[in-house]
Amino acid sequence: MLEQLEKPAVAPDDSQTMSENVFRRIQAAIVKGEIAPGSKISEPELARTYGISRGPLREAIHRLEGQRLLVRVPHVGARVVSLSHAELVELYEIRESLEGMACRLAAERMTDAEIEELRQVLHTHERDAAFQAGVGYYQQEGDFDFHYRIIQGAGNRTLTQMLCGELYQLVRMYRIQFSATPNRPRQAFAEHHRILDAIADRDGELAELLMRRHIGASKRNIARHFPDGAPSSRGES
Amino acid sequence: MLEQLEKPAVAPDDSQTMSENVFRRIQAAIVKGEIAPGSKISEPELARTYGISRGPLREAIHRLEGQRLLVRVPHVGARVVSLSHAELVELYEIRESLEGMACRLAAERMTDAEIEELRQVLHTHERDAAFQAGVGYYQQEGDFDFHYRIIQGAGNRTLTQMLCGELYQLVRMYRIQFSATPNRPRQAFAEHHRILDAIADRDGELAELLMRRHIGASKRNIARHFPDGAPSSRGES
DNA sequence: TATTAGACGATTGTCGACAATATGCATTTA
DNA sequence: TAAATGCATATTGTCGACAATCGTCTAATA
Repeated sequence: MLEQLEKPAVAPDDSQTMSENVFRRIQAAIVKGEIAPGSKISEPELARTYGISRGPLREAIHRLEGQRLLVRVPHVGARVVSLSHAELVELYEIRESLEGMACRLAAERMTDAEIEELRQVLHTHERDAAFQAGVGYYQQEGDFDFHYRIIQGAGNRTLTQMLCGELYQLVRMYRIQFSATPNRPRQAFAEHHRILDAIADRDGELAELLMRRHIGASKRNIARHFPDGAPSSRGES
Repeated sequence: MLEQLEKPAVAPDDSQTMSENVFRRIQAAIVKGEIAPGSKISEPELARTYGISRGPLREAIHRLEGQRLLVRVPHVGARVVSLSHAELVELYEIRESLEGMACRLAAERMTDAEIEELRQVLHTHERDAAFQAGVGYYQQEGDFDFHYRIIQGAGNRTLTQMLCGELYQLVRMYRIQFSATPNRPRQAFAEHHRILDAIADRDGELAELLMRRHIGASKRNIARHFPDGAPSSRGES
């Protein structure tokens, strides 16, 4: 199920503490799907895998729990979160609200230079062959970069923390795992362009509306990945 | 500033694990202001205070960090968060967006019975002498209960987790510490009534608008508590 | 006198081991 | 045969101790 778990091509040991380091590595592993959603986390196994003691590992687990990437039950253990279709829709509805607001603020507060940079980001995506071909997760990164810059442009640090810190990992997890849906990338690209135009026009109201529709379209798109019975995240007896 | 610190009238040792227990106790202590905002957290001291080892304590600290109640710096320690005026305003803007959405959903999805219960909550507040007198933090609890039930009524579990789990503690912390502003409670009560009426009319659009205005009014109200230079939460050199 | 270098103390980060609890299996009994 | 009970194993929760890092104070020097 998990093929290449150790990929030390790039050493992410930048952090000055084991706990922080393993926190990011596990986070990345979960987001990338290397640890399957719903699977149980074994402390001794992970400790051996990352070559650390259980102490820092447990601290990392608790932080992951705070980010909603893990669900923990006392004396039983932690499992990777597995959102049901309904919960994922809920998440996107929250994004509609929050990123819509961010987009409105960005239209009001971004500098002309920042808007120009945003346009460059879009042009880069346009030129990107992989993106044009509709290859999924590369677009996901780029798509994020677009959203990310708008959120930054809103100038609301708290909002940035929430959107780029907590919720982002969850959203990214499912974005990566669902990866490509044939026509969606091109459509999303067009929507991005319209959003950018609204921001450039300093039309906050329109920018918010377009962003909400954009995320709403993504929300409807994810339904394709829940063909049959939706898996429940908790409450199995 | 902190008068009664140990109030073991009710033993909150309900949780089956030390870490969980101390997590909630520290959380409560921070929210109630018993641990001053911006003050440094000493692991040995807290471990002695709560009579546990540093292991579970550190796990609790990491969870608190995930909830934004603590800010940690590697090899230096953790401090209780201290929001600047700007950050607090940002927080309220996020609440405007999120609780506005919750209010719209609640107007669409709450059952008639739930609406009736909500009305009872309001009536209870009305009869409460302490509330009528404008005593601050009792109203805060009641106010929360009103908001809490609306959030619940939205039927969005993810939203509930965010609003009642993470952000709630932060909001509550400042609500309690700022406590009363003379005229605000009565005005807030009137606003609550109008919101309830909109929900009862199943007018989601109006309910959302009113909730946004309600929180916006609270937002403007907090400016009174930042008379002079706003303390910054981080980046002191 | 001001500034920098060094050492001291304290706090944080990490580890290995022990105790408490849950899961699974074998056994016993209705 | 099926259900309930008890035990064995493994995992989680907790603890005390050691190592690494940071802040501060002292002192020496330009």
